[in-house]
Amino acid sequence: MDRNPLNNILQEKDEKPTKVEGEILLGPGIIPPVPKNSYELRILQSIRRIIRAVEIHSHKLAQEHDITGPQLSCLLALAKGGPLTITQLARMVYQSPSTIVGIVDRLADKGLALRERSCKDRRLVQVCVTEAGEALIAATPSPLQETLAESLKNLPELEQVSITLALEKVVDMMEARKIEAPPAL
Amino acid sequence: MDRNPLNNILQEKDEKPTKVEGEILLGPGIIPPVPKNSYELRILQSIRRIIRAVEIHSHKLAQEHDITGPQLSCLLALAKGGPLTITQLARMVYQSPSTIVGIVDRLADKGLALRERSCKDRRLVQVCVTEAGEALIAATPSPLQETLAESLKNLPELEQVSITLALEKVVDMMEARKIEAPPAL
DNA sequence: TTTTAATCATTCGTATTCAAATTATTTGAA
DNA sequence: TTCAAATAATTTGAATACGAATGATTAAAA
Repeated sequence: MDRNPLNNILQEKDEKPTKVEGEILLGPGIIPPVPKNSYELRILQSIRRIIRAVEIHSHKLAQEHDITGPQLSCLLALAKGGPLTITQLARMVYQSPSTIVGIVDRLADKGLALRERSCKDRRLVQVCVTEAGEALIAATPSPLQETLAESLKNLPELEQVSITLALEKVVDMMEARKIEAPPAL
Repeated sequence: MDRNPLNNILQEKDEKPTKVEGEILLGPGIIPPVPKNSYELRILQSIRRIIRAVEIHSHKLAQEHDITGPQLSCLLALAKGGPLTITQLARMVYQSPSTIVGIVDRLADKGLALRERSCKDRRLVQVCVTEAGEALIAATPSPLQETLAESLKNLPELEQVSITLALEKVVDMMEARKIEAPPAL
């Protein structure tokens, strides 16, 4: 009804009117009450749907290429950044070291990566890609959905910039430290 | 000292120059010499960081309020949408039914939700919130980071709109149907 | 030198998440 | 009516993901 004219900024042809403010089509006959003035909820829902899309794509990768999204991301980081320690790799792909241990385990099991204790500092473990790993990289699509990659390329650059900056703005806001919230003295 | 795990990621600039792999480790506000189509990479990274932020927030919720993000999302959907079946709930929160089963299990274990077999159709399970569940909702913050919610409110509406639409555009592109995939007739 | 602190990888426990297979129930067609 | 197909919830199995705790190793302080 009272459509915000701003909604037309980025929208091209929308065949299904599912993005009208105040109602979001969730499934057959399910229309949750969404406060009109709240972009918060729409953003939260979009984030959830993005996460789900990433996970589904990872499962598909696993079926078709015998490697999951996180494993592929790590492999690519290793291929690009040379041998890396567990902690370095964790920072590269924005995950915790304890997560990386499991991923490197599976990568090593498949012969795609290699663990090596550092001689200089025996606490460190250097991980690198094997030839089989390089081969797999060459034969496997990006960890990003192809549909997204392609759709993105077909957008005018102005819109690519807009999306990129918007996402990075969200990241900034989410990662912003809360300096206050002092534990009650 | 500093207990925020995200800080480990953010403050790694002064450790060392992180030689070759400078492209991947973008700090906030740092715009690298941009190669041809690097929007893709930046978007992928932003998505990964958003996912991580959501998960870290969920763990924090678990520690402070004895409920995780997904559990809270389901509880809110139930409180808002009345009794729901597993499948309906799954659609509301954009997750698969098999995931919801586990979440409802834990919600029921804690006495926050209630399962009930439908009389009309005994395949269906109606899930609803208990009084304890309502009480917890009243005492618990949003599943969305407060930092994001607050930062968002302080942005000019034009930018809120821009972010909302950009995210929904990404969702559209990621969920875009593969038109083919003809089910063999 | 000896002790203490810091760092690194790892293990542990819990939760989430998906697809695929399974079970119970309902619906539709022969 | 009977049986096959469809639908709903669940179970299963594998992978991810986090923080906290552990053990090994190095660095710093005493």
